[in-house]
Amino acid sequence: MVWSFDKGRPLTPQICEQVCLQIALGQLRPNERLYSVREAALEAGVNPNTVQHAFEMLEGRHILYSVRGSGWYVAEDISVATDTLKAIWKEKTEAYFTTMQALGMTPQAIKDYVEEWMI
Amino acid sequence: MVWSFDKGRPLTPQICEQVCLQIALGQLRPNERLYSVREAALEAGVNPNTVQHAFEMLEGRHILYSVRGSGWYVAEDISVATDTLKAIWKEKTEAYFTTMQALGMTPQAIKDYVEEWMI
DNA sequence: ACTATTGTGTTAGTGAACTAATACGCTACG
DNA sequence: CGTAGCGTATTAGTTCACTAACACAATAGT
Repeated sequence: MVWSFDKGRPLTPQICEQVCLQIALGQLRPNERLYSVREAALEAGVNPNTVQHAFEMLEGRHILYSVRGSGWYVAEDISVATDTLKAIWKEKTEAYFTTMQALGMTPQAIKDYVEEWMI
Repeated sequence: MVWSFDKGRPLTPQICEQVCLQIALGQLRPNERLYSVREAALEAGVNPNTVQHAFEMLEGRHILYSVRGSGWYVAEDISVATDTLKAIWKEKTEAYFTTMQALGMTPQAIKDYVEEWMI
């Protein structure tokens, strides 16, 4: 698994997001074993505790489950992961609109701005 | 001046953004005096030191200037403020696209998503 | 059975952002 | 001149997110 982080944003939610994405893309299948906390931490260049926290969060949402002494696994029902991903899309877009409106743009102006957007 | 803050984001840049916006909107005019650090802090429900830091940042970008014992004033040339505001728009939009792409969306998919956006 | 690897829990430490309280010196104004 | 209000500086304390380093228990593979 390839990790890439947006420096300056908390790592834990980013790990959650990327795991959800991998599941939604079908690159992690139901009941498939993930890398261990230590492996994933090494691979992502992050502290094991941070990975642990992220996985525990995903466990709370029934997206992953853990087996003591064995590892972490993708849940049987992956629809939760895809729903979560969509919810994050919505959340990010809401936040974007809120921010841009606080910066003096109307919703229509934001849409026009995005429409003409090129990186 | 009315303050509104996005809880969970650092206050200092938010103060800078809102001052820039007020200047760009013409609600703060060149060489006009702002509220004092203490007044603004009280009004915004924020620590005076935070306001001080924000104003010093804006001073560094030649958007405000201070007169010891008197107060803070809007710079003569307000084009810096409007340019800064536009740069912030760009920055926020870049960050939005980066985040959404990290969440599995293509640029075109993002545009479509925004186009259909309703709160 | 032994051992390596796993999840799990605890404690401590770091840096950033902000809060809090206080003090100093300058300026404006009656 | 005196004083209130201003910018400015300093020091200390808090919270959050993350890092670091362990220790312990359960499992898997040989």
